[in-house]
Amino acid sequence: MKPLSKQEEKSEKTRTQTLQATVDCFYNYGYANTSTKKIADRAKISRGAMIHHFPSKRSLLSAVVDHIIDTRITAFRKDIHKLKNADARLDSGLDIYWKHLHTKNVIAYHELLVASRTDQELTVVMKAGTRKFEERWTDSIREIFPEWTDAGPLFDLAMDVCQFSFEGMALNKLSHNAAQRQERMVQYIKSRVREIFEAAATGEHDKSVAEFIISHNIVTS
Amino acid sequence: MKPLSKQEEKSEKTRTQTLQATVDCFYNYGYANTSTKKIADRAKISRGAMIHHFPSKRSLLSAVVDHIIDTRITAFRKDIHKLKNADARLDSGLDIYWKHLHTKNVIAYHELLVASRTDQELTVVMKAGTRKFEERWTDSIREIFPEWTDAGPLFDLAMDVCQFSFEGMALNKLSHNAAQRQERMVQYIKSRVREIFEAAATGEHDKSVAEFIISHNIVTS
DNA sequence: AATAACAAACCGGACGGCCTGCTTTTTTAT
DNA sequence: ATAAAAAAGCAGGCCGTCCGGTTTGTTATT
Repeated sequence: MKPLSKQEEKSEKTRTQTLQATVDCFYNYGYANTSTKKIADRAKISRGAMIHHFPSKRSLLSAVVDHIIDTRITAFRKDIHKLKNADARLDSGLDIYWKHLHTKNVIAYHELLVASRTDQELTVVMKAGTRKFEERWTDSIREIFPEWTDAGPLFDLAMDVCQFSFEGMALNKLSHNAAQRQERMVQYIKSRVREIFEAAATGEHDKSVAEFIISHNIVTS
Repeated sequence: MKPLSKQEEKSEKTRTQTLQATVDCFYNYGYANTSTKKIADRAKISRGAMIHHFPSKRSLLSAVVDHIIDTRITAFRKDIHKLKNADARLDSGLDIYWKHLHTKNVIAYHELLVASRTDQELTVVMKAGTRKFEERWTDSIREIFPEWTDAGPLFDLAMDVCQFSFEGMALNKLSHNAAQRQERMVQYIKSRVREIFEAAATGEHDKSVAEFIISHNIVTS
């Protein structure tokens, strides 16, 4: 498919080295403490070589966002595809997602996400990248859980429940070490997601999500 | 109580100005793009004055963490105390919490939290501050919802559910604009929290949280 | 007079961008 | 087929800017 020339081979290698070194730096030093020199040192290339491939820091950032998105979705797909037709797919799937939130890649992505809040150009790149990731992410999930394909808006709700909760938990781990509470929360989320899909399976997806929520309400006052 | 001398008055003013300017800078420029010069400019003081009060950047950061924690808890208490004996306290309380997550203060706090991941000294300061905040935060909530005082571990679970979900949502807003999905999620969380406290009220708090979760499970396979 | 509050010049170092020159590979002309 | 030319890949120094910190000097309060 690809008869790479010597030049292209070399070029591709340094490029990948640089991108991976950038991810490593974000993970190890954080966004604020990552300089182009540190990246070049870690990639074991000269700054000249780096500038040759990425003329500005901006262009490197854009490229690294794409790189992270790609490797993230690849890693997730790889892990989740093991679950095809497996028992307890839902619990295992949520465990996998939770585990992925602690990888270098996702943490580097998080650093970029926070930095993008006050960086217009980066915002654009991150939004596009995130959209791309989520599309492929939900596609992967639908592959493994074909029975959810027609869950309609309840599918979105279930995705939101696990995504928001887990990401919030990951964030809180930075200032908190309450392992048993986290474990309990994971169990709780698993139950809730199961509940939602159970409702969808029994035909409640014909109702709107709002009706689903209300129908599960217990009015207190 | 305080017969402040002119010196002390002036000193206190510059100090507060500096801290507020720091929060503003974190909010407007982000942690990575905030320098001591920018802070001094925004506070409309000289760098010399700033150094007089905060000899190093570290000491300023420590002070600003305390400042943020204090103003955050004060603002939250003020808002939530309006709910005393009010109708729909739970829904309103969650709305208030959600709203607070979008204030300057909390966003600046978030910038510091992320920065602290790769900064040992800052980690120490942030962990201490967070512990302090959460203690006072839960105290406030128990004041407004005295009936939850004996909810035991279910109280913790309810706190985690709303905290993690909302913070995860706030994080995702950086790369996403799905207003209706967020709104739906807020409704969903309100229902779940209500459900948990309802369970606690009917005596289920005698069971362990694990049992509560399982008892609400719908086994699918 | 002593001290607190403040102002500003200054310093070494790190940053990102730019430029020059060298080596290797690929293309072009003959 | 081969030599010349072009281009790609790369190394490293230079420069202006900004950073955080130090020092020295001035004003206001006690």
